[in-house]
Amino acid sequence: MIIESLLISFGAETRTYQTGEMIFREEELPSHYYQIEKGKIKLNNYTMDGKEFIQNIFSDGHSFGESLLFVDRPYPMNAVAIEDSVIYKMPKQNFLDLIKNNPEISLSIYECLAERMYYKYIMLYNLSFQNPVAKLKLLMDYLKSYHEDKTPYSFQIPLTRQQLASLTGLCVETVIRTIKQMEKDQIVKIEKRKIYY
DNA sequence: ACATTAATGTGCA
DNA sequence: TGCACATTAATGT
Repeated sequence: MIIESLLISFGAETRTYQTGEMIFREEELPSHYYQIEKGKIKLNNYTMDGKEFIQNIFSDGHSFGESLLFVDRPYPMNAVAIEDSVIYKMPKQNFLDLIKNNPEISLSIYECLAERMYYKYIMLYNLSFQNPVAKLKLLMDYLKSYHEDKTPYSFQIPLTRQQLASLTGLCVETVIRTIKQMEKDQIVKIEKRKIYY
């Protein structure tokens, strides 16, 4: 979200992470601003019985965990690379200086945070009440909202069924069965195991 | 090409 | 649902 040259002039450095590598973990104190140059990361938690819950998944150009830089609290989740990724890392203080001196950047951070909250509101409501079809549909609607082409089946869901399950709190089998049902109902199309919506 | 692992599918309690 | 197990795709050697 912040342009590269600005990041660098404010002391950001790039670092590569391999698939599966942790960028930060629960309980740690936030010390940096992170922005993805290339790759994909997820924010997750594990329930006491070991089940994963994915808060969100981010890819190229997105920042993550920046809201925690404004509060003096430890991270409530882990950040894990799910692809080999290159990530800009800028010390917290530099980040704060940067937004203090740049109203433009500051505004874009607000927008970004607002966007995240929007997603959270939708998902929270969604997760607590809806049936599996509604949950998956809402999640896919959200994902597709970033896709220019709005025609049916034009958007390939960039997530595995496993990940869909972890994002919605459903179990994999349910996701698999539900997606199949949705295909019958013409809501999605499946080709070579890929989901088109 | 073959072995291994992750992801997907299916049947059944 | 959740578990066990079959099938298929992806990845490593």
